[in-house]
Amino acid sequence: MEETGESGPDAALPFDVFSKQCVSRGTLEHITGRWGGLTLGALYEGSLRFNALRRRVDGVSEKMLSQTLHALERDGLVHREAQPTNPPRVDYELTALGRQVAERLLGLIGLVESRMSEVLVARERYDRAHETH
Amino acid sequence: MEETGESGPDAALPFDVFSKQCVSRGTLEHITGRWGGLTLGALYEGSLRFNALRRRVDGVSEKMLSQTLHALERDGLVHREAQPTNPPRVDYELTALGRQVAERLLGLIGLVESRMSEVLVARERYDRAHETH
DNA sequence: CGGTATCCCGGCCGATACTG
DNA sequence: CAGTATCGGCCGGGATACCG
Repeated sequence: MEETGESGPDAALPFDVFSKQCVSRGTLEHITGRWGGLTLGALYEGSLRFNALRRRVDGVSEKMLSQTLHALERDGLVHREAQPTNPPRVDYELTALGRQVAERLLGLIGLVESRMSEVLVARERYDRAHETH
Repeated sequence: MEETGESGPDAALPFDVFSKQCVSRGTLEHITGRWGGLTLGALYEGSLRFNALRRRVDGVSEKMLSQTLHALERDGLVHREAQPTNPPRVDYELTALGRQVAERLLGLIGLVESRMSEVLVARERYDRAHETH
């Protein structure tokens, strides 16, 4: 996957995130945004109801969870299943595409978690090298 | 400056990003933040100088790129190589850890780009279903 | 339970100017 | 070239109240 793809100066790929006004960038930001990634990760374990999801994604407000879910549903990554019962019951689950995205995301999350000790060491080194002397 | 909170017998919480006060979350946000991901992706192709990087990551301001690079360097994902020449020359490159993170990130970016047509279709469906009628 | 509506503050981020 | 300093707008996002 080391393909550089630079086949010319004007080889502008249609969905290249690196270019400013590309649609991919918006979707990528929904996925990797503050709550998007954690929401997708939580749903990977199975479908969840609104408040269960809210409890799982620790720290998210109602507003932001709602907003995040709408964006992900609109992008076709999450499916919303509402049952017209009383009291209402709504389940959220990943679509096929959402599942694939979540897999990559969880791989990234797992990598970061497993290497946090290295990160912490790097931070100490950096801070020591940059403290006012 | 950075409180790790690792002291005390009850601070045994792992590096689980889903929990609110976890250090992993901060690093994950540096990586997946608006410019962090694109910066790591750009550097995966090879080391770049500041302004070349700025050109590659289309739309980033000097200030945000500088800030992003500092955060990534502090977390040990990017290495800054400064040569004391005149005019100055500074190269940024990924560390071993940064390279591993970037690989996962590029996998995710590639997936999103390759599936954007599906996302666009989903968006149309969603918008049609939610328009006021 | 599963949300929406509203208010409002902090800080993200862009623009500009300046430095070595 | 490679940044830092400063200002200011705007909007992300938390708190609260309310609705079906």
